[in-house]
Amino acid sequence: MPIIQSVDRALRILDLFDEYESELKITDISARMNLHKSTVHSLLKTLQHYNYIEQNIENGKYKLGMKLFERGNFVIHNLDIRSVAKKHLMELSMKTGNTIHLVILDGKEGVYIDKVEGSAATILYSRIGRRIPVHCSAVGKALVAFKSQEELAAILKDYEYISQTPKTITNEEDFLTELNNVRKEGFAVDNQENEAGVSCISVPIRDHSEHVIAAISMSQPVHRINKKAVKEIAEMLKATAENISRELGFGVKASSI
Amino acid sequence: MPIIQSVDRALRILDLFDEYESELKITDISARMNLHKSTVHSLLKTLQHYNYIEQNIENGKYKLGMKLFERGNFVIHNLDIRSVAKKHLMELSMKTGNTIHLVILDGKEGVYIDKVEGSAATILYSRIGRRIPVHCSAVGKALVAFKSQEELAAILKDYEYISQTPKTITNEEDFLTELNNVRKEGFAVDNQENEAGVSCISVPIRDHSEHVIAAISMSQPVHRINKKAVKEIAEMLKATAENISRELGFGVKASSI
DNA sequence: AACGGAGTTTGATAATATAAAACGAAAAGG
DNA sequence: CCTTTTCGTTTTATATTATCAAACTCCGTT
Repeated sequence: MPIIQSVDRALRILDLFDEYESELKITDISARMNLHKSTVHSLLKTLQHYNYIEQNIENGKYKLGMKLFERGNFVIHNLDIRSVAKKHLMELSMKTGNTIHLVILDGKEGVYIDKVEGSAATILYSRIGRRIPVHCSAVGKALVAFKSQEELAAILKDYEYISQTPKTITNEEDFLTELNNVRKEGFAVDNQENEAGVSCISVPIRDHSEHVIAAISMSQPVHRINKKAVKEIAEMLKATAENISRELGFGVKASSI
Repeated sequence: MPIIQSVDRALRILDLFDEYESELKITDISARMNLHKSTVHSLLKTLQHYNYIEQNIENGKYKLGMKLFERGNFVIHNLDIRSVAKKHLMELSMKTGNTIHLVILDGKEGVYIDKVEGSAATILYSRIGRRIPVHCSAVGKALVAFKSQEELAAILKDYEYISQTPKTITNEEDFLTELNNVRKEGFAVDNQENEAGVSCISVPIRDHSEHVIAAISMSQPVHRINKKAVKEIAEMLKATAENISRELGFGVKASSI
């Protein structure tokens, strides 16, 4: 049995704070743990030494310390989207035979940070590192649609709606209407707005802060697309995005209260 | 000496992950800790049992676990606004002689959760627990102005712009324009829109997630208010709000990287 | 096939975590 | 106002258990 008792006990003590009260007396802890208060005292002092525990100087009670918050931020910070997303994207690509892209927003453009090639031959030219405007791509729309008014305003200030195909959206009013629709539907579509003959569907990925931090997309030759297909693809993308988001901390809440 | 060695060692191991690499091999850890790898193994397994550590199944390396993030959220969640804000509000009240309010958003209304009476007699009726509409109060405007489009839309859906005074804003268009102005200026004003003869200035408080979670306000009889006074009050409120926000974790980042 | 490097398991012994009792201080209660 | 209880802390002895070393397994490499 490789479990070390004193460490185990220390960690169980930390658990107590969100199972019961956020501030606990030594006496309560020792009762709950079936340990002598002197033992609990030593454990608490050790935890306190590393700021996992703080003592309320007014009433002597103990509570969880700020170190946990710092450490928690560190964990989240080091969860990188690309490696977390990889296996999910591969799964989706295997299932559908299509190429899946992973894109983040950098300034006013999307940047492809990963792609998983499907078995079906793709007509789409894509390359990791390639940049793509937000106004004429599904991923771009998905990336900006859920921004706050302030952030969106900053992105659209002096934005140049360069026309890529006859279908490209070329003014702010139409683009804002389009983004409204993305918010309503939960997914974005590019209907030959970037490349003639290619349609693309994208959904956002969110992290622990609930902000959209990336988008995934699936591209199709336009002749293979119809209303039903769009809906199906969007659902699959949503499911995949949800799994990735969850693994990135989306929806993870404090364990109680 | 109340420090328990094995717990101390376990916690020092956790520290290693943000001092060096975010993924470490047992061998590296044992070298860094001057402990046998079998000892480290036991410690890691104990930490892993509580999800403080996760093992990368691909390469056997260990990294910090999600429990730290959950626990960190819990810590932040339990930092309650009211007690953190108290001393700052008292300071500001002492300095200005005015009554300061602390308000949070609950559904479509603000709720007064604390007030600090100033020495100057207040004409304003207020009470902790009292609710106030968002469309006719400075605090209400400050609370909703920085919401995302989605959240704001949810609040304003079927919103009733009940008129409290002749100056009350009574339609969505004007209210949205007003919120734009709040975002631009960084503070909100209520110019006799809720109570005749009373003007109120408010600024938002943000927490670690950078979301607005509360607002503080100062009320004045309208005859004591002019452009210069508004600016001065807004600056003082902003400074106070900034201090409270910081203490609530706003701007606190992961301990390294 | 043998080697080196990884993580894991086992078992003996020496280190140390635990509990009991005593202490001091503060709150509760008559 | 003094007593009593209740709290956190300190001390010390003994028995638990954390530690180390060695052996083991499972890779990938030579």
